[in-house]
Amino acid sequence: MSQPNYKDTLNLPKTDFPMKANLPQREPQVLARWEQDKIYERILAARQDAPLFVLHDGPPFANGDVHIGTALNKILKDVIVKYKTMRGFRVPYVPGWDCHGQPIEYKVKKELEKTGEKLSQAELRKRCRVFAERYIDIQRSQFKRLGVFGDWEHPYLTMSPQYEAEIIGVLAEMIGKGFVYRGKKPVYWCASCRTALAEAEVEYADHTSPSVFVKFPVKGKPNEFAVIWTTTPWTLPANVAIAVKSDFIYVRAQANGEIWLLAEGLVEQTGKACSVELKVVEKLTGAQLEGVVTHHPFVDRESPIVISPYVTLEQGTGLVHTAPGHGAEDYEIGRKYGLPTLAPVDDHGVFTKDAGQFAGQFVFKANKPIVEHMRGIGALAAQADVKHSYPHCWRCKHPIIFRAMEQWFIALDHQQLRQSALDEVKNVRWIPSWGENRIAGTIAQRPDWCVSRQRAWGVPLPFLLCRDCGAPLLSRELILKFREKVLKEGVDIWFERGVTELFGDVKCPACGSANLDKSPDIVDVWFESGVSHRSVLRMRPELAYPADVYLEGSDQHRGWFQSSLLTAMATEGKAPFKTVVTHGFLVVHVEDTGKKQKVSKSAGKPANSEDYVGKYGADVLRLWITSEDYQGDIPLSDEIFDGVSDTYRKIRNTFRILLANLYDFDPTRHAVPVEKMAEMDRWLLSRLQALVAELTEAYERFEFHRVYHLVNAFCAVELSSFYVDVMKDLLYTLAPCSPERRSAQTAMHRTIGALAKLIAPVMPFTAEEVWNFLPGRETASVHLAGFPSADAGLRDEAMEARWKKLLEVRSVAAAELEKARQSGLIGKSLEAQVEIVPDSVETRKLLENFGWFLETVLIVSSVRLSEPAGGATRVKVSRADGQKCIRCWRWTTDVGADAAHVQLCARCAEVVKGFAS
RNA sequence: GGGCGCGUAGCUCAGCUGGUUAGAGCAUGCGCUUGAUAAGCGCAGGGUCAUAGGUUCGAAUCCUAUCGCGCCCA
Repeated sequence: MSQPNYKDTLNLPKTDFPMKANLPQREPQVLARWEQDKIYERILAARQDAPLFVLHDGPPFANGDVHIGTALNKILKDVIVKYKTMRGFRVPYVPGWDCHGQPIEYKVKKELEKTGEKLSQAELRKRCRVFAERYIDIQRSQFKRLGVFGDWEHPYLTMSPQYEAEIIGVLAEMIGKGFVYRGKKPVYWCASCRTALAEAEVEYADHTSPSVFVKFPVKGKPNEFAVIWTTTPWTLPANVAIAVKSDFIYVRAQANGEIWLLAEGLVEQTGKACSVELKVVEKLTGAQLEGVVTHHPFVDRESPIVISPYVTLEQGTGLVHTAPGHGAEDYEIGRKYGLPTLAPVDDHGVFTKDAGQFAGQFVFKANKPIVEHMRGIGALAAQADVKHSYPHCWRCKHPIIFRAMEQWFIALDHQQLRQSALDEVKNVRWIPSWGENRIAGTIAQRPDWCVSRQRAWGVPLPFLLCRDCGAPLLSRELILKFREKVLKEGVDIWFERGVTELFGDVKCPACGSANLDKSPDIVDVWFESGVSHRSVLRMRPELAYPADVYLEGSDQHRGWFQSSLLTAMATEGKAPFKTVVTHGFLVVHVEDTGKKQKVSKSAGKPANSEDYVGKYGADVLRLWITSEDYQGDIPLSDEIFDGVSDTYRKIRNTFRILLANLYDFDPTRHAVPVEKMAEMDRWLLSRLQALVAELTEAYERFEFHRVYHLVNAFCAVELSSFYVDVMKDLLYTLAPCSPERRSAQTAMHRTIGALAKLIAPVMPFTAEEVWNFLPGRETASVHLAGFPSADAGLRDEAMEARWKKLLEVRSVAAAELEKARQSGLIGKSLEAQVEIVPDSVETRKLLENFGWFLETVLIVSSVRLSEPAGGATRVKVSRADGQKCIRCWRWTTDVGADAAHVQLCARCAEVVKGFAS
């Protein structure tokens, strides 16, 4: 008689759900199906009458591949969108792109550099548009690859006519309300290219400049001089003040019969430079100098001493020549003290008539005559040449100048705009909470908003300027008329058509002249993206104002959050967002130092999302993002990614074993009602409810890293190492239809079904994959399903407490079994029998109630319960009695009781007989 | 330099309003298993809670300073 193959009578797990995820290959297939099924549209259609939840997308810049940091932002948004959707909201997600702006213009110009092409502004703009379009396509596919759901075919673009029209509309409204005014502010200017330069277009290189020490006579103190130092003598005609730092120590020093004013720490240096012996006669603080008035050495003008935080003691005299028309810091100080912003220099870098005797000279050439003039009148204390790092034009390589130009501003304190924004900040929910403090601080301190830029790629400020008298024509009505045209034809018409064509017959309101020019400036891109609440929230019928959530990096407290809030307060009188969530920035670990460094500084590290998607898959990338507390710095390293991959595998395998045990389970036919379920199965469902409740709270609070840890812990602890490990014996060896097995399957089925939904916002691909293997799934896609809600009826905390106690005993047993294993007494725990000496009669009673299940839970062959013997609960391990059943591997004394199956225990013999019949 | 944050085991995170020997998962080491097997299970080691002061009977938890890192501004 041949040996019966008892293994065939076991219900071993069976599934096609692969252990190896192979996400980089598998995910695109899932994606293709979503696309084919129009999953996003179906989700929204199913929620047609549901309450609306709006997460408004802050537009990334369309000028490169999707950076890992951009992916982080998009994924966090998508987690929220998916979660809220599953919670029953209608959550349209309209992605957007920032299309205008200097970085694109810069890259396009760089390309033109190579080909040597010369383009008109209109042609350049077309190139920029093509460039932006190209990257929108690239980024769109990269975002989709991350599993982000949204209306990808109808994104909002800041360069679309509809969007551009609203930029102009908001501008018109703000002009109508009197927020816009004209003023002067310095910009980088290349006199040879005759163009303003952006920060990125400035290159620093060595340059030789005259270094001069200049004496400013102190008013009312004959023979006393404030001594300043500068390397740009040509800016002296625009000098209006001398800056000191309030807490520095300054001195009055004897110098060849004169009294010089300078910083104590620079006395020696200055004395040497000017070849004079300086003898300190008095010390005083910078604060004490404030208000001292000097006289300009060669212009009939006063130059008061003012306080500036920007003064340093690195070079010079500690008294800083201040010309608000020729320096950013100087400008700030000038504003604070109400000083005039002078810049008597024209587009060619030539002094205008306002520069008096130096008019007509090119500024760099004028250095010499200015110095000589000062020497002649005795104002020069010293002169030398210095070689130093100086800004140059990126294109023509000539040294550039800083020059104040007419700019357009939004008045922050007009109609209490600043104050109303500050008040409104309090009505917004900031996550993390310190965001409120931060944005309030920046709003309170910021200067008026300069909204004009001297660039090509953007939306024009549709203002007209009188060629004859210089007056601006700022008309809300005219601009609104222009807006209508833009809506139909796009904003390029501004550059392609003449004034009359655009506005008809218009005249200068000041002098009546008909010679009007279009303003050459474009609007700040922050203004563009800042009005998305109008162009997108207000204009898109599927959205609403205000949005429920804005979510961006914490740098946007000064950027988009603020530009959005300010424009909204000016036009709507209400914040465009109810909640603002911010995340920190990526940092990488530097191996040798163990320190952290921002990603952009880490040469060589992959920084595009594609690099990670290709290597790990989108779900691992998403899981990684979820694992981090994004409120602070977000660390990134191979070690971290490998760790997250391990966690992913652990979770995936847990899902797999659950699915594998459901291969013969049909919930409609086999599900066991809760009241008939075994206690361990009810325990699992009870724990599951706790998990659901905790996860719901974590999602609601946007604390996704808790989701990660909770799910991970549930899979590793509750499921893998306890529930599944314990239940394997019953699942595999009992009859397929036994009530115990069906009960366990019911619990596992519910659990895996819930888990797929619970992790769907985080791991949309894997959740969908699991869903496809789930018997009796209620929807075609997991993303069409509802988020589980904790069922209080399934929660039994008293029972959980009993099981907690049991688990404590189990861990004592595990330690003892380990000792037995180490000593060679047993191998697997089924080779052991165990005696439990409880710590109390209560414990004994509690354990006793578990009955035969005790040995199953401990995964041993038998358990004997003794009476308490004092002290903590102890467990004694010995070799199991009886014989090993070759089918279930338990050691029992009834092996062979059934003559037909001499190698089986009684329980298995019974099961096997059932198969035969 | 200024404003706003962050700093707990190798890694990612818990640790509530200050109160017994600071926890979890992962990783590591040592075993077991071979009926989740490029899997699963057990046990063990590992932290002067960035540093230094202070408040308190008592501090990872409150205060101050310093250092390191990030964002914004300059």
